[in-house]
Amino acid sequence: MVRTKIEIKKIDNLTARQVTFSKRRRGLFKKAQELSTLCDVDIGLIVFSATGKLFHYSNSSMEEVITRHSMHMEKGDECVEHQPSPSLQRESITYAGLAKEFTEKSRELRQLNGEDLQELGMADLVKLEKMVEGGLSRIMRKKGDILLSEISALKKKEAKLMEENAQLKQRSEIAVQGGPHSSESVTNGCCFPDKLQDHYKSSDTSLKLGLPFPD
Amino acid sequence: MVRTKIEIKKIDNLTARQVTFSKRRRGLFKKAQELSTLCDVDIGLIVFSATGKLFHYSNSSMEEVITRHSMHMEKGDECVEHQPSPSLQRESITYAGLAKEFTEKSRELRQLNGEDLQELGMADLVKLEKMVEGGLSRIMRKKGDILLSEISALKKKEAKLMEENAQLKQRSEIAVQGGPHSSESVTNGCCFPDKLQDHYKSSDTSLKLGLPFPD
DNA sequence: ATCTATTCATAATT
DNA sequence: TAATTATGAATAGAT
Repeated sequence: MVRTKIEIKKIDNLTARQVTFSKRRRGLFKKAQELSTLCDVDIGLIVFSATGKLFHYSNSSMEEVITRHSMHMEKGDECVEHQPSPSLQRESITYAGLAKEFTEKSRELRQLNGEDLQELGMADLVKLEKMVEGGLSRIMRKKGDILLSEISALKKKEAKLMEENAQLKQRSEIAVQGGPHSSESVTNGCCFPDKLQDHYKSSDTSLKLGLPFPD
Repeated sequence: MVRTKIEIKKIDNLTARQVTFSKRRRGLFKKAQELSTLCDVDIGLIVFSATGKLFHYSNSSMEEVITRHSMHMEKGDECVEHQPSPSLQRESITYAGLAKEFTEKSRELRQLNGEDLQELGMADLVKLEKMVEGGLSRIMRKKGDILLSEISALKKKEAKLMEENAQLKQRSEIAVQGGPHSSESVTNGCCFPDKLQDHYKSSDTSLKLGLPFPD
């Protein structure tokens, strides 16, 4: 036994190297998993053994992590913890310039509609894609809100009409029963002109939903 | 002091979490670096802090590691140390086939979600774009259809009520006329206010639907 | 793979 | 953020 401190350099003995790889690899993945859990951060860890075997870990989606990484790289952000490259020991900026990029992407979206994708990079295309989804979602939600308020209005109206209906019914009964001396009479028919109904009918057409993307 | 064993779950306290993140992150990167040196293997480690800050390490080229990883993924290679998704047993050829399918399906899903677009050509991206748009449109349309049918039902109900209302009103008038004098005077006024009409008029505007791409 | 002795990492505290 | 230190965890070397 007698564990000794080892020097951090390539282990010469193949077997010893493989054993150490196996042991330390497990430790590394465990640590990665613990970090992602404890601190609620996204981690992507990729390891290729000397024999080309792939080991990887990601608490979320490896693709997502890689995409985010690519985005940061394209932005020209400086990064930290990049030991092999000596000069990159600074902090990367956060998503501070998000609004700016967002505006920029609007332009790219127009390009997309104008079938002008050729000049865009992959990261830009990914972001563009998200924008489209987000935009459509917002439209969908907005439409839903509008229709729901319309429904709400119609329901209120319905309740009102039912109430009036009930009143009229009651009055009618009184009029019939009370006969002669009934001092009340129903209010003409000033309301409910055909116009109103017509309007209703026609309003239907306005419900046609503009679909963003026809089949 | 008295260091205690900690449970591996998200640290509630923000400050403590940040401190732990800082410490463990350093430890993780150190371990990664040691492993790559000791065992002469390629490692790519990407960490995004909760604030979106990027930390990464690669003994060689991160791009190369990512590319190799993507290649493995595309080949449908079995992977190990992939804790978040149920790990696929590399021993089983049957499982390998299933893994390939599973990987392919996952990739498809990710692509529909706008992720993992790195390997796609322009034509593929356009196709994908149309697919995503089409999917969202269909969802939107379905929602719209449901809401429209609800509106339609409400309108029918309303028309019915109005008709009934009108009939009642007529009957009431007949009853009044038919009975011994006592004509108008009429309290009324209560119902069918202009409000209703106003509402209808305004309701039209609420039906304006959002366009797919806002200005 | 399993077992210790030992080094190493790090939680709590300043 | 940076030290300190007591303790838990990882692991080198041996079996």
